[in-house]
Amino acid sequence: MELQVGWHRWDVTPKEAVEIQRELRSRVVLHPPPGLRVERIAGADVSTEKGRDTGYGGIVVLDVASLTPVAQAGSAVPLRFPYVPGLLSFRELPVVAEAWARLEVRPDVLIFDGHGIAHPRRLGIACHGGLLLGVPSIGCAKSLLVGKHGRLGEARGSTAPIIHKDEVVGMAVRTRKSVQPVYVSPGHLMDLPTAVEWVLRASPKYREPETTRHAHRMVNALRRADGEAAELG
DNA sequence: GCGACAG
DNA sequence: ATCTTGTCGC
Repeated sequence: MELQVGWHRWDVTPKEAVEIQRELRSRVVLHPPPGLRVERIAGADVSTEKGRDTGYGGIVVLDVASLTPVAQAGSAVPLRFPYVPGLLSFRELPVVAEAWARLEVRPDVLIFDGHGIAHPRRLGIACHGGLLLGVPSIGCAKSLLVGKHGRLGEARGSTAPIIHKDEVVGMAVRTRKSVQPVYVSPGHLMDLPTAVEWVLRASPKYREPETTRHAHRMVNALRRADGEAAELG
Protein backbone atom coordinates (compact mmCIF):
# COMPACT_ATOMS: atom_id res chain seq x y z
CA MET A 1 0.00 0.00 0.00
CA GLU A 2 1.35 3.41 -0.97
CA LEU A 3 1.47 5.58 2.10
CA GLN A 4 3.28 8.38 0.33
CA VAL A 5 2.54 10.04 -3.02
CA GLY A 6 5.01 11.58 -5.43
CA TRP A 7 5.83 15.27 -5.37
CA HIS A 8 4.09 17.67 -7.66
CA ARG A 9 4.95 21.20 -8.78
CA TRP A 10 4.45 24.06 -6.35
CA ASP A 11 4.65 26.92 -8.83
CA VAL A 12 1.06 26.51 -9.93
CA THR A 13 -1.95 28.72 -10.46
CA PRO A 14 -4.90 28.50 -8.09
CA LYS A 15 -6.82 26.65 -10.80
CA GLU A 16 -4.03 24.09 -11.17
CA ALA A 17 -3.83 23.75 -7.39
CA VAL A 18 -7.49 22.82 -7.25
CA GLU A 19 -6.93 20.20 -9.93
CA ILE A 20 -4.02 18.71 -7.95
CA GLN A 21 -6.24 18.56 -4.87
CA ARG A 22 -8.87 16.64 -6.82
CA GLU A 23 -6.25 14.16 -7.97
CA LEU A 24 -4.78 13.67 -4.50
CA ARG A 25 -8.13 13.32 -2.80
CA SER A 26 -8.57 9.66 -3.71
CA ARG A 27 -5.18 8.77 -2.22
CA VAL A 28 -6.10 9.83 1.30
CA VAL A 29 -6.49 6.86 3.66
CA LEU A 30 -9.02 7.48 6.40
CA HIS A 31 -7.92 4.91 8.94
CA PRO A 32 -4.76 4.49 11.02
CA PRO A 33 -2.15 1.91 10.00
CA PRO A 34 -3.01 -1.40 11.73
CA GLY A 35 -1.18 -1.67 15.02
CA LEU A 36 -0.17 1.99 15.08
CA ARG A 37 1.83 2.64 18.23
CA VAL A 38 2.25 6.28 19.13
CA GLU A 39 5.35 7.18 21.11
CA ARG A 40 6.03 10.56 19.58
CA ILE A 41 3.55 13.17 18.41
CA ALA A 42 4.54 16.35 16.59
CA GLY A 43 3.15 19.73 15.65
CA ALA A 44 3.83 21.75 12.50
CA ASP A 45 3.32 25.47 12.00
CA VAL A 46 4.32 28.35 9.75
CA SER A 47 4.75 32.02 10.59
CA THR A 48 4.75 34.82 8.05
CA GLU A 49 5.64 38.48 8.16
CA LYS A 50 3.41 41.28 6.97
CA GLY A 51 5.53 42.97 4.34
CA ARG A 52 7.91 40.13 3.52
CA ASP A 53 7.62 36.92 1.58
CA THR A 54 9.47 34.49 3.81
CA GLY A 55 7.71 31.65 5.56
CA TYR A 56 9.24 30.42 8.79
CA GLY A 57 8.37 26.80 9.45
CA GLY A 58 8.83 24.48 12.34
CA ILE A 59 8.10 20.98 13.54
CA VAL A 60 8.42 20.04 17.20
CA VAL A 61 8.34 16.38 18.25
CA LEU A 62 7.03 15.55 21.73
CA ASP A 63 7.24 12.43 23.85
CA VAL A 64 3.61 11.43 24.09
CA ALA A 65 3.70 10.45 27.76
CA SER A 66 5.29 13.64 29.08
CA LEU A 67 4.43 15.98 26.19
CA THR A 68 8.04 17.10 26.39
CA PRO A 69 10.02 18.09 23.27
CA VAL A 70 12.50 15.47 22.09
CA ALA A 71 13.42 16.98 18.72
CA GLN A 72 12.70 19.92 16.48
CA ALA A 73 13.64 21.48 13.16
CA GLY A 74 12.98 24.81 11.51
CA SER A 75 13.08 26.36 8.06
CA ALA A 76 12.91 29.68 6.24
CA VAL A 77 11.54 29.42 2.70
CA PRO A 78 10.30 32.02 0.19
CA LEU A 79 6.51 31.95 -0.09
CA ARG A 80 5.43 31.35 -3.68
CA PHE A 81 1.69 31.15 -3.29
CA PRO A 82 -0.80 33.64 -1.80
CA TYR A 83 -3.19 32.79 0.98
CA VAL A 84 -6.38 31.57 -0.64
CA PRO A 85 -9.03 29.90 1.52
CA GLY A 86 -9.06 26.23 0.54
CA LEU A 87 -5.52 26.34 -0.89
CA LEU A 88 -3.53 26.92 2.30
CA SER A 89 -1.33 23.87 1.73
CA PHE A 90 0.13 25.35 -1.45
CA ARG A 91 1.39 28.28 0.57
CA GLU A 92 2.60 26.51 3.70
CA LEU A 93 3.57 22.94 2.82
CA PRO A 94 6.84 23.78 1.04
CA VAL A 95 7.92 25.46 4.26
CA VAL A 96 6.85 22.56 6.45
CA ALA A 97 8.46 20.03 4.09
CA GLU A 98 11.84 21.75 4.44
CA ALA A 99 11.63 21.52 8.23
CA TRP A 100 10.56 17.87 7.92
CA ALA A 101 13.63 17.12 5.78
CA ARG A 102 15.87 18.48 8.51
CA LEU A 103 14.09 16.64 11.30
CA GLU A 104 16.16 13.78 12.68
CA VAL A 105 13.50 12.13 14.84
CA ARG A 106 10.30 11.08 13.10
CA PRO A 107 6.99 11.39 14.92
CA ASP A 108 4.28 8.71 14.73
CA VAL A 109 1.58 11.33 14.26
CA LEU A 110 1.78 14.90 12.94
CA ILE A 111 -0.77 17.54 13.91
CA PHE A 112 -1.28 20.43 11.50
CA ASP A 113 -2.56 23.92 12.21
CA GLY A 114 -5.53 23.79 9.84
CA HIS A 115 -8.08 21.25 8.59
CA GLY A 116 -7.86 17.72 7.26
CA ILE A 117 -10.94 16.48 5.40
CA ALA A 118 -13.09 19.31 6.78
CA HIS A 119 -12.33 21.05 3.51
CA PRO A 120 -14.33 21.93 0.35
CA ARG A 121 -12.63 19.12 -1.58
CA ARG A 122 -11.71 16.96 1.43
CA LEU A 123 -8.03 17.80 1.02
CA GLY A 124 -7.00 20.26 3.69
CA ILE A 125 -3.38 20.85 4.63
CA ALA A 126 -3.34 17.90 7.04
CA CYS A 127 -4.38 15.47 4.28
CA HIS A 128 -1.99 16.99 1.74
CA GLY A 129 0.89 17.07 4.24
CA GLY A 130 0.27 13.53 5.45
CA LEU A 131 0.31 12.27 1.86
CA LEU A 132 3.51 14.04 0.86
CA LEU A 133 5.41 13.21 4.03
CA GLY A 134 3.97 9.72 4.42
CA VAL A 135 2.90 10.17 8.02
CA PRO A 136 -0.39 9.72 9.92
CA SER A 137 -1.76 13.24 10.31
CA ILE A 138 -4.47 15.25 12.03
CA GLY A 139 -5.98 18.63 11.27
CA CYS A 140 -6.67 20.84 14.28
CA ALA A 141 -7.98 24.29 13.36
CA LYS A 142 -9.09 27.28 15.40
CA SER A 143 -12.00 28.14 13.12
CA LEU A 144 -14.21 26.46 10.53
CA LEU A 145 -13.57 26.54 6.80
CA VAL A 146 -16.68 24.58 5.83
CA GLY A 147 -19.53 22.87 7.63
CA LYS A 148 -21.57 23.50 10.74
CA HIS A 149 -22.04 21.89 14.11
CA GLY A 150 -24.56 21.91 16.92
CA ARG A 151 -23.97 23.17 20.42
CA LEU A 152 -21.63 21.29 22.69
CA GLY A 153 -21.39 21.05 26.45
CA GLU A 154 -19.22 23.41 28.44
CA ALA A 155 -17.09 20.65 29.91
CA ARG A 156 -13.66 19.71 28.61
CA GLY A 157 -14.06 16.72 26.30
CA SER A 158 -17.45 17.76 24.94
CA THR A 159 -17.83 17.22 21.18
CA ALA A 160 -20.19 17.93 18.30
CA PRO A 161 -19.90 16.54 14.74
CA ILE A 162 -19.04 18.95 11.93
CA ILE A 163 -21.41 18.36 9.02
CA HIS A 164 -20.71 19.46 5.45
CA LYS A 165 -22.92 18.43 2.56
CA ASP A 166 -24.57 15.75 4.69
CA GLU A 167 -21.21 14.23 5.60
CA VAL A 168 -19.48 14.12 8.98
CA VAL A 169 -16.13 15.71 8.16
CA GLY A 170 -14.81 16.45 11.62
CA MET A 171 -15.54 17.18 15.23
CA ALA A 172 -15.74 20.36 17.27
CA VAL A 173 -13.85 19.51 20.45
CA ARG A 174 -13.84 21.41 23.71
CA THR A 175 -10.30 20.96 25.01
CA ARG A 176 -10.83 23.26 27.95
CA LYS A 177 -13.89 24.18 30.02
CA SER A 178 -15.92 27.16 28.76
CA VAL A 179 -13.46 27.95 25.99
CA GLN A 180 -14.08 27.98 22.24
CA PRO A 181 -13.69 24.51 20.76
CA VAL A 182 -11.03 23.47 18.27
CA TYR A 183 -11.99 21.79 15.02
CA VAL A 184 -10.53 18.35 14.49
CA SER A 185 -10.54 16.28 11.31
CA PRO A 186 -8.52 13.34 9.96
CA GLY A 187 -5.59 14.08 7.68
CA HIS A 188 -4.02 10.95 6.15
CA LEU A 189 -3.73 7.46 7.67
CA MET A 190 -6.15 8.60 10.34
CA ASP A 191 -9.80 8.35 11.37
CA LEU A 192 -11.96 10.82 13.26
CA PRO A 193 -12.22 9.03 16.64
CA THR A 194 -8.46 8.52 16.77
CA ALA A 195 -7.83 12.12 15.75
CA VAL A 196 -10.10 13.42 18.52
CA GLU A 197 -8.46 11.11 21.03
CA TRP A 198 -4.97 12.39 20.25
CA VAL A 199 -5.94 16.04 20.18
CA LEU A 200 -7.51 15.70 23.61
CA ARG A 201 -4.53 13.80 24.91
CA ALA A 202 -2.19 16.51 23.59
CA SER A 203 -4.28 19.31 25.11
CA PRO A 204 -4.40 18.62 28.87
CA LYS A 205 -4.31 22.24 29.92
CA TYR A 206 -4.82 24.74 27.14
CA ARG A 207 -7.18 25.20 24.21
CA GLU A 208 -4.60 24.20 21.63
CA PRO A 209 -2.52 21.01 21.64
CA GLU A 210 0.96 21.25 23.17
CA THR A 211 2.31 20.23 19.77
CA THR A 212 0.81 23.29 18.13
CA ARG A 213 1.83 25.56 20.99
CA HIS A 214 5.45 24.47 20.81
CA ALA A 215 5.59 24.74 17.02
CA HIS A 216 3.94 28.16 17.15
CA ARG A 217 6.47 29.49 19.64
CA MET A 218 9.33 28.09 17.62
CA VAL A 219 8.36 29.66 14.30
CA ASN A 220 7.67 33.03 15.91
CA ALA A 221 11.13 32.96 17.49
CA LEU A 222 12.65 32.13 14.10
CA ARG A 223 10.84 35.00 12.42
CA ARG A 224 11.80 37.55 15.06
CA ALA A 225 15.42 36.44 15.10
CA ASP A 226 15.59 36.78 11.32
CA GLY A 227 13.97 40.22 11.47
CA GLU A 228 16.51 41.46 13.99
CA ALA A 229 19.39 40.09 11.95
CA ALA A 230 18.09 42.06 8.98
CA GLU A 231 17.88 45.26 11.02
CA LEU A 232 21.48 45.02 12.12
CA GLY A 233 22.60 44.48 8.54
C1' DG B 1 -25.66 37.55 -7.80
C1' DC B 2 -24.55 37.18 -2.58
C1' DG B 3 -22.18 35.54 1.30
C1' DA B 4 -18.39 32.65 3.33
C1' DC B 5 -13.76 32.10 3.57
C1' DA B 6 -8.13 27.23 7.64
C1' DG B 7 -3.58 30.39 8.07
C1' DA C 1 -1.31 34.88 9.47
C1' DT C 2 0.23 39.89 10.99
C1' DC C 3 -0.30 44.82 12.95
C1' DT C 4 -0.83 46.09 18.50
C1' DT C 5 -2.33 47.88 24.70
C1' DG C 6 -4.92 47.40 27.70
C1' DT C 7 -8.56 45.03 29.67
C1' DC C 8 -12.46 41.88 31.17
C1' DG C 9 -13.57 37.36 33.13
C1' DC C 10 -12.83 32.72 35.15
